[in-house]
Order: sequence, then structure tokens, then C-alpha cells
Amino acid sequence: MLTTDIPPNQTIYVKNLNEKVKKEELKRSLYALFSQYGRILDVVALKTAKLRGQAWVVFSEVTAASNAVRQMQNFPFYDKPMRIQYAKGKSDCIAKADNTFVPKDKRRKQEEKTEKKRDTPQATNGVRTDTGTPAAFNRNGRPNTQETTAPNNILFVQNLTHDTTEDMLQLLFKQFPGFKEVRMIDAKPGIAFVEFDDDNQSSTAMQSLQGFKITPQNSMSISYAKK
DNA sequence: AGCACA
Repeated sequence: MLTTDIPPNQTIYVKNLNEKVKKEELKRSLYALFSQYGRILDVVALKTAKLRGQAWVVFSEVTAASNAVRQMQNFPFYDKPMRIQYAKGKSDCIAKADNTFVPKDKRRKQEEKTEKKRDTPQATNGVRTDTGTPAAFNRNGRPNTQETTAPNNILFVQNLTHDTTEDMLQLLFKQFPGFKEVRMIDAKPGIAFVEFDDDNQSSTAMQSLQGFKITPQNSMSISYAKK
């Protein structure tokens, strides 16, 4: 059968990643790309011989991971189709929240005595049933700080981190119909122009990605470019 | 291909 023999996990295991991409950029892009499926608690990527080309993305909910596994399967990411599965084990950041974390030197046997689970763990009260939620849904609760610039098929993106690349933005914007290209200016880091075929398509992308957190602390600000 | 927490 397919690679579905691994039980669901709130962490996804992503492989076939482009190994030329630097680790920090890779993590940032994965964060940006997968944020549309839910809250991301951690992204782990190592560049060791054994672990390059792979990454783990930890979601706060299993349902988010499930949607990501299905919907982003084979997504062309830095020119290579992503292969996504559930992770085999539990991420450390989850184990720490669980109180089941054991430092790495003691992991030779994880034989657990199947001790009684408490009925009231702390973080299972807000289960979200987001099946069928469309992709590229941004859940920042901020009001729309709409500029008064007239609609334009070209968008003006601000508040990017200075190491944001055209490739990273392309990954985000090309999900929307009518996408043409991303342009950045070396002399002006932190901003970008994104072109669509027409005003309606640019507007749709703008509304979906407005305030999108490109990192946990940087939200993109999008307006129409001036003519 | 490769399942870790530099």
C-alpha cells in the first residue's frame, strides 16, 4: 500500500526537500507554508549527513497535520515535490508539555509501564473541527488596515524579514490563481512586489495572506502597489 | 533513502 502505515501524529515528517536550501530559510519557508493548516509549535531541520533533506513540522492539533499530509502531498517546494508522512515518534516539544520527556541519553528503551493516564490533561479542551477548511486561511485576528491605494494587479508587500527571498514568497503566493511573479529589490530589503494577472486575483491573494506570519513575530503587510 | 529535537 501507500505510506499510510504510520498512525496519525500531530508532527509531520517531510522528505525529499531541496538540500541546497539553508537550514534557517528552510525552516522559515516550511513554517510559512504549513501555517495555513493550523498552529505550528516547532519546525525541526538538521543538516547532518543522515538528516539533510528532511524536516519535522509540529502542529498543535492532529487534524491540522492530517490536512497537511493530504493537501500538501507532492507540493513542489524549491523545485522538488515534498513527500509527507506522519512522524513516527513524538516530538520533544510535545513530550515536554506532556511531562513524558526523557533526556536523550536515557532513550535506549522506551518501555513504558502503560501507566494510568489522567483523565484531564491540560491541552485537549479546544479541539477544532476544521475538516474542509480551504487552504490559505489566515487566522490573525487583526482588523484590516487597508490602504487607500486603488486596486492593482500588483501587490506591495511590507514588513518582511530581511532574509526573505523571492522563492519563499513565491511558495506562498503561487497557490493563488493568476499568480505571475515576485519581484524584490536588493537595495530595499523587507519589501516585495507580487504580480497577478488581474485586480480580482491580486485582491483574493491579498485578503488571504494579509497579516500572514512569515515568522512567529513578523506579519506581512500587503497593499496594492501604486500605479 | 534517510524519523530528530546542535
